[in-house]
Amino acid sequence: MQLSKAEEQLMKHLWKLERAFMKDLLDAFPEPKPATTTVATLLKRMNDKGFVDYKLYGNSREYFPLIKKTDYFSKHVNGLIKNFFNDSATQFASFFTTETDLSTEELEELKNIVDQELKKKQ
Amino acid sequence: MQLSKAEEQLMKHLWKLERAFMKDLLDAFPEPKPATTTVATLLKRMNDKGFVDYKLYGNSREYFPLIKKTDYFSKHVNGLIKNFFNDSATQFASFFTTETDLSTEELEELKNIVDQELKKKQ
DNA sequence: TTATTACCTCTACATTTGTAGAATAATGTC
DNA sequence: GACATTATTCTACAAATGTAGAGGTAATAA
Repeated sequence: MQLSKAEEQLMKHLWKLERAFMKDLLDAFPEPKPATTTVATLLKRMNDKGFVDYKLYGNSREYFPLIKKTDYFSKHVNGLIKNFFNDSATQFASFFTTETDLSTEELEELKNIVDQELKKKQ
Repeated sequence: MQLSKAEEQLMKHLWKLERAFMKDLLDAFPEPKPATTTVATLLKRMNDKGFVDYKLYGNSREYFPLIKKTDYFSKHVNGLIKNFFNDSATQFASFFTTETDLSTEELEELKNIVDQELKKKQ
């Protein structure tokens, strides 16, 4: 199962807050904020889908994500790669590097990251 | 406007074929192929959304994409980056590099790509 | 203790999406 | 010319999505 756009948006806030009550989530939205019931519906659906859970405090809930942002994105990006880049991560990397218009600094940083990874591999 | 999943799938074939008639598109699908009418509906919607156009040949159409795959993905990936990585390409790159489990060869290749880009910048 | 607030569930409803049948039109085939 | 093939549009319909009102309940503030 996948998160829809609106759910992803909400999830984003939840990942940032780590644990949050309804109120906190609403606060996290910029104006115009969605109706409370809208958020409640989304949370319910996300709970059904197995992406969030909550802990009861009195009669209200402290929500928290059941999936890590990195895991969620691994899946997402890997799907992207599989689907459109013939399952070739480098093809994607190449696309990414040349198309996202990285600055020199960013490229240097990326190079460092790659080096770091390479070191780890040995 | 965005392409839906099924539309994206079809678009993928169209990008590969570059220009294609209904028949070619249907052929491109693995079994079980969707009904012709399904593809026709998708094409119509994609045309409405401005992603494909066609040229009439007799009474049938040769479809072609109006948007390049790279452009489509630039938008897609940039949206991803903006939304979940605080608009930081390096943050995304870091995530990508560490989370997609690249092999040593792939990492080397990525490093080369980055070097290539760095050279271009100067 | 009563009014207010916060939050939840239920219900609702318009849109979008996935999928395809029916009807139609043009075209190729015997 | 009659029929099969192919592509198209129209129509349909279920599921998912975006959004939120109504109504109930517990906690809180006055």
